[in-house]
Amino acid sequence: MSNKLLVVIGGPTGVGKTDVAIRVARHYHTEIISADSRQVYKELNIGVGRPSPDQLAMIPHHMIGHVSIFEDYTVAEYTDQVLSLLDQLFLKHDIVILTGGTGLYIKSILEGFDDIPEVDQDITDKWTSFWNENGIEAIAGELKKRDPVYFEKVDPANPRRIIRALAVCDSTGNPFSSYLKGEKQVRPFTILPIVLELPREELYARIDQRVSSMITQGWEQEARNLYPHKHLKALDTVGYKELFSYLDGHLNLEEAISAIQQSTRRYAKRQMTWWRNQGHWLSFNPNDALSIINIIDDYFEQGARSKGQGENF
RNA sequence: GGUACCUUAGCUCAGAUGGUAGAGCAACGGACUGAAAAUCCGUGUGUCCCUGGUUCGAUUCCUGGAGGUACCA
Repeated sequence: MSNKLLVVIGGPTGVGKTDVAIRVARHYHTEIISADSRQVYKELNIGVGRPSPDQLAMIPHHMIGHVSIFEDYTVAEYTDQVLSLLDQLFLKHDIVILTGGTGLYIKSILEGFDDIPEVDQDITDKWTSFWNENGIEAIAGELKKRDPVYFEKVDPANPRRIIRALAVCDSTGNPFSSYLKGEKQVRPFTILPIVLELPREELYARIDQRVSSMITQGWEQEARNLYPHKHLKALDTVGYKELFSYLDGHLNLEEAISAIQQSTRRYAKRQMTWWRNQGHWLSFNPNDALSIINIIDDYFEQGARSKGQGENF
């Protein structure tokens, strides 16, 4: 029986996850794992809201800047890396913090995904070109032939989903749907899922302010350095896209900043939609880190004995 | 000051020779099992500037205001 606890701190961009995570981590002398699909890249810094050097020096952080934008990084790799990292960290700590805004990455740690064989990039590329040349109906038609079950479920207008399914079908010879068992993995630790929330108006004001301050910190220069690689998947990212458009001369700086603020607000809205429909997450105001600490203390004082491993709050 | 044109959704605008109105963007809601800061789907939110008049009925036509734009002084 394990009483190890993974405290997950999620929430939309700009809500204040970093500060709360650090506050909690300091209190328990533990470490932080980032769950952010863009902070993983070493070339991305200001625009992805990476914690400051001071913050990184204060608390050990993981899964930040450990891959390059020139590699293709996937949620599968992330999951494997974090799960083995957790094994290590739980040898030293009773509590570890996972924080970030990428819902899919967090879900992969909490529940896992079905085991699907790896697909060669060439096969994905092949179907991507097929889509570019023949359109969405053509790939949807192919999917209907190869995997009618998944075809019924999938959004018929979403090329990303369809291409992935086709690539798996093609690569394995089996329908994509045959791999989708939907079984949740049981983890050898307890999970405390927390989502930070703010009134929308307040969150949006913070986002606008944060974008301006990123510009002040030199984000434009960072984007300039990355500009030659603007077609990489990792740079298909809120903010960088708008700055590239500015560097292309399609926008002036002021317009680019407004566009970034708008895209960031929309991104935050998608994140809020995601969390709203996850269920069972405890909601806190980011100014209320103390209440989070109280809940964790309660867990260690009395909850641990009454909860089995893998159970959630 | 004069003349012409304009005023309709948060913004830019369309429209009905009179039956209370619709596009794009924004906004809002949602989906999503290896690109998830990606990708995709859905929803019109309205004193049609104000005021009288004509009319069964006015956002539409007419009077008079107000505001805006352009040109002339």
